Amino acid sequence: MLTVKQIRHCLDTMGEMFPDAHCELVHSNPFELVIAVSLSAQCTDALVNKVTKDLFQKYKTPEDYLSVSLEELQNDIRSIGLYRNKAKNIQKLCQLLLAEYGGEVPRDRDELTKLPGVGRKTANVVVSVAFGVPAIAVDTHVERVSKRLGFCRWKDSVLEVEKALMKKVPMEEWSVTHHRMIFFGRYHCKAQRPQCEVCPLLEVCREGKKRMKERNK
DNA sequence: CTCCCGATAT
DNA sequence: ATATCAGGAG
Repeated sequence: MLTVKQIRHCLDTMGEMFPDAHCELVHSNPFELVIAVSLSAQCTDALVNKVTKDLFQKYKTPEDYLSVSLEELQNDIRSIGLYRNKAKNIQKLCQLLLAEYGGEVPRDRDELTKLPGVGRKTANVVVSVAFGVPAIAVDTHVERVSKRLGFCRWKDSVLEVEKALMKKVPMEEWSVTHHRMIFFGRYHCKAQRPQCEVCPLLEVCREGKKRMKERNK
């Protein structure tokens, strides 16, 4: 496990590597963000953006998503994968928004979690990106980077990873940290071919040193 | 824990 | 051919 000071060094370095880290899901309001993030489960942002480009032209409001058949909505998002669950969730989510929330996206993390297809990670992204509430959404990248570098334990659940990060990072930096870790994980500390050879954090990274040692024999 | 699932990188 | 992708629900 890294010390708070070592983690500080890691986060600062990530900031230098990716000074413009931001949400890469294209959206123009909280409603579109909820849809985009729920579509992004087990799918790349690039692919989600390709689909939402047409989707957000066709569907502007919750009523719009409910005006078509389930099959039609499935067809509009088919290339995303997991499209049956996602289409069903979107229509149920729109029903709930109209019935319980006046057609508006709730600003509260726990209220968001009540929406179908919206778990803790998605809710954290929405409150953080759309409403400026401090939060650390632990997705596949944040989890992988946290475990490789030693921000948390290898066996930690995603909730435990989130708690560890919230404990060790000042609250004012939660949102920016979350995006820096995503960029670091997506473009540098990648799942399949991590760039340990040119990584400025190799000296503090247990997994990186282990991988380099393994490679040199 | 399993299932959902197409696109892309390796 | 296989692993991975801004996970969530049952």
